[in-house]
Amino acid sequence: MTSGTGIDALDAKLIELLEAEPRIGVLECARRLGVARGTVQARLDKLIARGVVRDFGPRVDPAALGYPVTAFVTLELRQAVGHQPMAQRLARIPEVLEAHTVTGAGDMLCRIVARTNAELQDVIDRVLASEGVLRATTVIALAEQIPHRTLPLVKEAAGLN
Amino acid sequence: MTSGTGIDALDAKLIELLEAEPRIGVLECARRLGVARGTVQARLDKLIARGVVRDFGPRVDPAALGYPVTAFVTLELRQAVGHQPMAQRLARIPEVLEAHTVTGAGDMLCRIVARTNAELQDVIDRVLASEGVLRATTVIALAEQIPHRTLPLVKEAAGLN
DNA sequence: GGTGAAAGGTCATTAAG
DNA sequence: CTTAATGACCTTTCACC
Repeated sequence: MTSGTGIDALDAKLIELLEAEPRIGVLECARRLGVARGTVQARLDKLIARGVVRDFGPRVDPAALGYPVTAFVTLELRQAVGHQPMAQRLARIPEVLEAHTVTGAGDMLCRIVARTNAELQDVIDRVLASEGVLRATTVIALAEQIPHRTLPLVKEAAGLN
Repeated sequence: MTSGTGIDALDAKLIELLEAEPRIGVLECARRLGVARGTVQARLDKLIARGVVRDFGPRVDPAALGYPVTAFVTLELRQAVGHQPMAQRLARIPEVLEAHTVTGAGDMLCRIVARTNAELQDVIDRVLASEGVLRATTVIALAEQIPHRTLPLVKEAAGLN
């Protein structure tokens, strides 16, 4: 039985299956997992309801879109400026894919992409032009050693390791 | 139509539609976009073939899984140790969701999650135990100001801005 | 479990670059 | 001439009741 927040092995295997072959339907999942289709449907509904599975939206690859340069930019902000308004300004820049407030010397960490290194400079300039940005420290991602993944974590959470 | 590598407005609108409502099918997309079903199917196939759309896998939320703590850890490595073997060791730690080799003082930047701050320390200790890690600098993400997104970039690439 | 409705494929025709 | 879009038809498969 699944406690309030945990997931069990079946949930994990279901997610793993959907991760490997997203196009298959509920019925096919049921067949491969050896359980009734109703069970799969109920599990999926619960996973979605609990927010474990956000959605099944298309995962876009920025590199294939023509933006092969990825950088992580740490921003130092003027104390007076709030994080929320800053985030709103950053949100207007399409190349900013992600932004977090963080501990440490910097105040915000952003993931930024660009078509070329030259354009990366241009994007950073746009960020710096934002009210309240004191300083930006940039590191460029040379290679993606581990692409974004959650499957091992799912298995861990289900106690499968 | 635009050149070989670009995407056009219809592609962008298709991605936007699927992003907003991932559960609708090809036929429904065709209806809403006012084009034939075959067109939508052809566009989608091409987007997938070109790698712009990776897949439609389930997006798992680590926080809902019980891992609400996110951290970005910069690793300094011994020069002798290669990045590839290092990545393989990191890949064995489920809490490491992502890893990039980067420019700058650090050598690798990892995204790590944990159940609690205390467990984060534990995960970092596991990373540090890896052969070749000299030093780890950690910043904890306090809030996700801009959740991972690609839609604005898609529109930009299609020339819709 | 049964049924209505999609997905996915192929085709000929038409339009546009 | 090449590439793309369209609407039609078909079969298999799934989602929902």
